[in-house]
Amino acid sequence: MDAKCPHNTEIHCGDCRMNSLCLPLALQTKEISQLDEIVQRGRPLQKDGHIYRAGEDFKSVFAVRSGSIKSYTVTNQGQEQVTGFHLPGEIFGMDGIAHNRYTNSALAMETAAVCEIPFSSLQELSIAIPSLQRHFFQLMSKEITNDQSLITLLSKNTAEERVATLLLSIANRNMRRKLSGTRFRLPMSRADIGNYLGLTVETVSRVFGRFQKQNLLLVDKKEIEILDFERLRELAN
Amino acid sequence: MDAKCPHNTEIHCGDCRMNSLCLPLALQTKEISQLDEIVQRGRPLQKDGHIYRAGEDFKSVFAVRSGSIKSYTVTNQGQEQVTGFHLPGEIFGMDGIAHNRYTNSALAMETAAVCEIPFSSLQELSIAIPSLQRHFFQLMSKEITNDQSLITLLSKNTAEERVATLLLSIANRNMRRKLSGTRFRLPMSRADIGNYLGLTVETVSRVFGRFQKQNLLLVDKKEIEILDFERLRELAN
DNA sequence: GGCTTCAGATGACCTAGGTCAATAACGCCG
DNA sequence: CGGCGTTATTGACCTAGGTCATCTGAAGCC
Repeated sequence: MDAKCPHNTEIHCGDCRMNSLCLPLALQTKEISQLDEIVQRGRPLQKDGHIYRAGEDFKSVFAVRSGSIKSYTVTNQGQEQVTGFHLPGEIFGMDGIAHNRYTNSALAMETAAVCEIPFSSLQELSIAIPSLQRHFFQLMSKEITNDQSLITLLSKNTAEERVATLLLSIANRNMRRKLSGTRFRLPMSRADIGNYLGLTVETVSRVFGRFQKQNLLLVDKKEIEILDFERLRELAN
Repeated sequence: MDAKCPHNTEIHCGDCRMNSLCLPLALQTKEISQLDEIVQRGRPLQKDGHIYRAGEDFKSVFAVRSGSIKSYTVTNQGQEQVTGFHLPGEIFGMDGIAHNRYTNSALAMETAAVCEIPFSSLQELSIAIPSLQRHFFQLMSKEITNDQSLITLLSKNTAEERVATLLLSIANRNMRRKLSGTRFRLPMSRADIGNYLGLTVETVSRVFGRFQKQNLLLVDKKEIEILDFERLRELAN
């Protein structure tokens, strides 16, 4: 298999293009290979393939290597609530630690590959490598602050502000991965966007329409081009 | 000072009425006293006294010993967003770990006392006491799942469902502390409730009114008596 | 290549909850 | 004890976004 192939399951952490995102910066070669030993490189996932389901025993956290993942819960009335979108280099599954059971389900929104990090091994290794412990505390804390920004977004912002904020978030995360921040393909459906942002599909669609009419965006189905970053940023605030 | 006084700052972790809530269950006497050494018992706080403000350097997480605390952020438009209410035995401040800077501010909603736990000492001690590391990972994960339930509440539920859910949450947390789950005093204002739940004061007030008319609750300003737990639970779902 | 399905867009209408304004009921302080 | 600022309640009205229904087009798939 070509080592450059994004779904390649043979790459080790030391060589992974994503390691600057998911690993602590200050790891030594020896420590990286210790981590590498516990990481299980999973087979590629097909679109809509589940990584885990809510209620299953918690065993591992996961890092996205390629593709994109969505986390969601199901309310006791049976409605789906999307709780996060995970792009390459990002970690997910940390909700399961609290009760030794995943509270979210996670599935691939497109062909994807993830690295599985067994949590018990991670805990042990964190004791040997303090900077790894620190890093993991920070990752979880980031998840908390992200969730809290979403809370604020849902409770204070209009439909337009919510959509603008999501677009900018994806643009920024693409830029962190050295991809274009202005032209990209949304991995998720309008329904997922609406669900995540507490809006209906129709509203999301109308907002995209309005943004396009105002020459903020160029929208072609999932293909997005941001034409006026500055004004979008103002709108998102 | 009387050792039973709830604002007493002399009590050690081993004797604290709250320790079953904020400490891991399986600590040995020696380990508890190690933890006790790093915990700083702060002086009582007055109503509206700040523990920290958003933007300050992160140094410690905190446990509520008595009274009640609210966490909030301020949006770049200057509006306040309440992100959490913290009752005795609960830990807060973990949002600061991500960027070494608090993203929330925290203040006392009434006279209160908190224990300060310097995070660097906690990290060191977590390496010596693995069950403490584990416990802290679980606390942070709980914060994540709590925030995600709030996200779901905000994005899927009506005003009545939101208020019912908050009342039940407070009732449950009071019961965990061996207090009445049916009769209690809300520590926060209507404005704080509305802010937290993404509603206006007026709506909160109207919902309380309706609940009272339906004989679900008895409301006297901040004093609440839950008359029909079952129906409230159905409403909250 | 025609048939079906499903994602997305758009229009007409409706409603939950926001806004604004008035009033009541507190603490709280001198 | 009386005056005043703050918090809560209630009513009348309005609007952002939800609901429902229709339409379009792209993507499978025999």
